[in-house]
Amino acid sequence: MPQLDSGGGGAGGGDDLGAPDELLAFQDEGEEQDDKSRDSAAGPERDLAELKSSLVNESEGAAGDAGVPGAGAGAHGEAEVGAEALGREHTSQRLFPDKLPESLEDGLKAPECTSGMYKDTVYSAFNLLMHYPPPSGAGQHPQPQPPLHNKASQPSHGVPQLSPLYDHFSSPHPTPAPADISQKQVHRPLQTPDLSGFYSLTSGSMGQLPHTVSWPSPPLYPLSPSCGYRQHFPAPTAAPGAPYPRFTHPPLMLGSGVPGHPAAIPHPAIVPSSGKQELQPYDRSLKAQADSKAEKEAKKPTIKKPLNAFMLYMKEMRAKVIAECTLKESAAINQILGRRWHALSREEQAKYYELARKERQLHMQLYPGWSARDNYGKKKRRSREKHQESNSDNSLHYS
DNA sequence: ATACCTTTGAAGTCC
DNA sequence: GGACTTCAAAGGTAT
Repeated sequence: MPQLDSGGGGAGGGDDLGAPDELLAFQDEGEEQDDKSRDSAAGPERDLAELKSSLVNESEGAAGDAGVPGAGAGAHGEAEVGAEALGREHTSQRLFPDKLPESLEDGLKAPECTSGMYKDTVYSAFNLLMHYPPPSGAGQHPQPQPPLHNKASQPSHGVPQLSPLYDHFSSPHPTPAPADISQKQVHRPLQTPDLSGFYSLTSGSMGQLPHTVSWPSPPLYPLSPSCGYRQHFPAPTAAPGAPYPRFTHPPLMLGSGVPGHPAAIPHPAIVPSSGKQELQPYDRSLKAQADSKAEKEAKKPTIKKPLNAFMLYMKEMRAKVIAECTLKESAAINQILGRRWHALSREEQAKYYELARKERQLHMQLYPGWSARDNYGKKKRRSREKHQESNSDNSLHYS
């Protein structure tokens, strides 16, 4: 587990909210990277690499052999990794067999999508993004800190960052780094030191907070209409002088365009229930009924899952990939991002794992009763219900 | 209008 | 406990 392995302080199990698979992922990642860094790959790995390069060559051949800079078959490293994003190792998984290669070839041809792909995008982006404050009294803290902190190599440039958490990490007054990740802190204490700076969670905690960290950067969850921030946040227990007991996310409030009216901006994980308003008020009672139903639905917003590390990474890097590769199809972009994700170093991935872990913690604190089960099967259930509804409607009509 | 595609990770369900 | 399923984001595409 990347954020936990410093000093082998106990991989934390599942209680630290770290994904049990993270270690595996990093192991695989490391091997993959080793393979990339090493020229000699043995066994199936080599076969895979050959397959990859053959696919890359195939793609290049389609693009013409007129010297695609940086994408040469012999070029190891960034360009090759980028090309791997294009020539999938699994041909069966190739996306948009007709379109993707073309668009990706564009990416290959485009300098901004090759040479800049990893130098200017990923690594610099990480340098800009993540700046973990050194744990206060780092020497006293045997807590697992991700081995990602190398201030010398990752200076803070003070560049706008993409998520509140990112911003938090580079805040001039950062809250202490997670004091203890691996230790059991999952019993939702509502006051973990590392999160108190992100959100003020309870009225009681409000008074304890010295200040609320401000995030000038865009919120982690965009305030796009598609995310549905019209719903009112579940009414928290307000304390005097604490106007936003549970939701004190300055950017979100500012983003509302209604300063001082934060209640209209719920946490981004909350989206309105997807149920359409079936209000057909034929009479007052019916309308009242519908209103109460709508109110009930409004009180029961859909709380979405917290984003995992890769989702956070995708969310952050998507725009860059789009800009570099002039791609817009999310499926293709996600493929590239998946490759880039694997190309990231452990430290770089660890940053996102850490972010995701904090997101999960925050999510748990904001919605203590929430479970992924709440949304489980909703999508398919929706379609099934629709199907059944249509069927039942038909049966009703025919009965 | 909406499901699908595509990715990884987290968490759920099922056996 | 392992295998499998579902959801999270995103936006173009297909139905």
